[in-house]
Amino acid sequence: MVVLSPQALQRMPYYLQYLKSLSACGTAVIAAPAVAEAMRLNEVQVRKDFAAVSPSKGKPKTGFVVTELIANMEGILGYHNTKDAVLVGAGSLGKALLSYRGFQSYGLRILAAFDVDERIVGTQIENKPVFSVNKLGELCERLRVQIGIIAVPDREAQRVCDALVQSGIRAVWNFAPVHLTAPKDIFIKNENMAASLAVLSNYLEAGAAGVTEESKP
Amino acid sequence: MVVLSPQALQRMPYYLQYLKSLSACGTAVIAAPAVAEAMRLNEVQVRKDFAAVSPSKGKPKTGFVVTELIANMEGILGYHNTKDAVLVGAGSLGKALLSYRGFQSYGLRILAAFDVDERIVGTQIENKPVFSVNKLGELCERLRVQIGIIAVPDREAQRVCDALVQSGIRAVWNFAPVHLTAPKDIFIKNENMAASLAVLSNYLEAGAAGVTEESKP
DNA sequence: TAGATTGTTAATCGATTAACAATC
DNA sequence: TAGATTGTTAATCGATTAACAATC
Repeated sequence: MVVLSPQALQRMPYYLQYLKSLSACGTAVIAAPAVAEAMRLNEVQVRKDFAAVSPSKGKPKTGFVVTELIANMEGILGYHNTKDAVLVGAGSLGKALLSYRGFQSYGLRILAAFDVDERIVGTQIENKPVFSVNKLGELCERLRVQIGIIAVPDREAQRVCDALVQSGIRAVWNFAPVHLTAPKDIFIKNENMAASLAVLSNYLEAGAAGVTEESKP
Repeated sequence: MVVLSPQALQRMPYYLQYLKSLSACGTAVIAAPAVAEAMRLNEVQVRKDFAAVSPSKGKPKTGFVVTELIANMEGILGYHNTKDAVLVGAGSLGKALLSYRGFQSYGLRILAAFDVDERIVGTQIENKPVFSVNKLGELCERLRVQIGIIAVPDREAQRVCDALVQSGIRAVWNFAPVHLTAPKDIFIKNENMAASLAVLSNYLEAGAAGVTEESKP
């Protein structure tokens, strides 16, 4: 069992999806090269990733036990023990996140939302209560919430982050396209749709402008 | 003007956010080291990123013109000319994406959604029509849509991807945690919340288990 | 001019990929 | 045994960071 790089960690959900589909088809054992082939990844990379999550080693000539791989990966990703989170900012994006049901299978449960808008404070979105941001600290501390999700406008993001840190949160999932400053022991994961779109748009732009390797002077 | 690495491209929205806030405060010129300091990035990295997007060079001792930087970055990211997209899968996640208003400022417009569920086909979500997936090809070809957003369950993702490719789409934004196979000239950008959560969860799990640098044997 | 900041070339770092001996 | 697959050590690759001369 080795420490996994962030890149390796982010490959885990893809492996999981594929391994589960294999398992559903009744495949009990799988070799790394077969997975690499199917997922179009490098063979050595898959081997290393599998080795990194497997306390019991793979068997030469046969491979890895699918159910063990799944269990090990889910364990590392913490899918088994549910982690509570609060969401700050119940606007367009916040609502979207509240209404997304997929999170629960990843072990994430959003307990409540917080907002400044008096018109929605006191209401429910997808059965999740919306509280005033004033209540943020109290609730987080009382329920020992570990994860804070930031879905507020850019300019509020840092302030909300500070409040979350103050409330004892240990990790922040930040959907605002803003760099956040926080103490070193607070883990910040930026989720930036704009950044993703940037790569995508750039590809289309470059293509449209005819910028290719050949067209360079 | 240099080719930007994907990493550099993904930093652009963060720069943009910061530069716009500067511009709003009336700052006309800014030096790379100052930006690096504020955003906690490496000074050289900022300098290189700025140089890469600036046809006119920065001036030693003063820096870069803020408005030019903004315009150049927005140009590279294609924020100025709106790109049309279709969304396939109007379930929990799909609805969330349809209702997110932030996309338009990034030059992305979702024209319509497609789904197999007869109960929602013909309805509207956030003023966007929901069509039957059978109509996918026709509409994409007619309107020359370039971007397809996949928000269907895992097992449907590849089939939908194939249909999109067939319909002349050039880039796919894939929200299913599945590896997609497509021709080389089709650009695929995976957006995986599970992958992001993986990094976040792993941090919390590791912390909970007391796995630190010090606790290693 | 003096000094801060730029652009660029070289060094470092981490992740990916290749090579190969060990193993079932 | 023969051969496929594993685990591991070495080479490659790309991005980040450091060093430094050029410039306003």
